[in-house]
Amino acid sequence: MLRISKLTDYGIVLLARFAAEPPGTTLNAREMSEATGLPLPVVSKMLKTLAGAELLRSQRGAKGGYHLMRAPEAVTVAELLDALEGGVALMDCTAGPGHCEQEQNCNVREPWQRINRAVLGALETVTLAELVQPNTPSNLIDIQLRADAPPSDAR
Amino acid sequence: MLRISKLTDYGIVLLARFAAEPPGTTLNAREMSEATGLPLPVVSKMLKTLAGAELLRSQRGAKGGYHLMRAPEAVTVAELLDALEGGVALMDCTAGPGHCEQEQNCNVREPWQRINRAVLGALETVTLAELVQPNTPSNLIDIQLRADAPPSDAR
DNA sequence: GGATAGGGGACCATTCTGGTCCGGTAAATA
DNA sequence: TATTTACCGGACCAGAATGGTCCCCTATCC
Repeated sequence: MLRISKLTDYGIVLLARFAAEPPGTTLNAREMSEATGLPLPVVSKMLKTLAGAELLRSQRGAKGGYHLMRAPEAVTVAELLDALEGGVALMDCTAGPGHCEQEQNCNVREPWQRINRAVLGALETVTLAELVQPNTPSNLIDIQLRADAPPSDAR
Repeated sequence: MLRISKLTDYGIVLLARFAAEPPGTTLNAREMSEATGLPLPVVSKMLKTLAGAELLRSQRGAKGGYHLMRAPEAVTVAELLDALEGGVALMDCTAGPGHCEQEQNCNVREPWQRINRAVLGALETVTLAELVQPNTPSNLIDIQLRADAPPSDAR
């Protein structure tokens, strides 16, 4: 199905939740659980992951919680998937050399790399901030990408 | 990792193999297995799947085998993934209504649909024929897509 | 010091994935 | 018509991934 995992989905929903708050707002796991309707253990786990990925900053102890480390405008969906899914690679071989034992006699590799870059490019054009905004005209601008001008990091 | 499954990969490799032959060439499972180095049962299974998806036509009996139903230029990668993975949907909710129980109170849905369309668009710009061609200059043309001009079928 | 809240794991049930196998049927050939 | 070739349909299975829970530890606030 070419789908991202549920956990990743949850992580993004959580981040979007933070992005919808005033900058710097601190929220704890319980509040996030209530806000999203997701089970507390799951929320807790994902917040930990997001903090580990340096997308959220954690604050321990009473009155602790999490808050966004960067402005929502500065976080791309590609980064989110990178942090939550460990990179964006349609096939093993696009994840880098040595991932596929057929690397030599495969003639489909290069086009797939292009496709992968294309998809990655698409994901890099959308920011966390845009995920949060309601449907505005400015939201309907083109998502464009060029396969021959690949993004910075071809994972 | 946002990756496609190994089986899908195999399926595409097999199709690419057919596309590399003169139009109408019939090959059977054993030959495909030898050509690709994949185990015969796996090859057989995937060929069956591809035939079921109307990408290959099967011919039973002695001297039987499979051949491409359409010209490689007329088959997009999006179609391949559709046939092999049952559609391209990054998240459950992008697969259509009723797939997510949070459909109501979710504010991230619409942007995701756009992203999904963008990715789908990228996959639709590449054909099976292009997967087969070696690295030619014409192969490096832009892969462009517009999120506001979604493909025919938003799965 | 007590309460709150994150940190780091282990842990587990279920599903998915990759791969195998087998009996049945269709077609070609002799 | 008998035989051989090759697809058809589906069962089946081991192992990995996924989604989710739980627990003990440490940090911080009051």
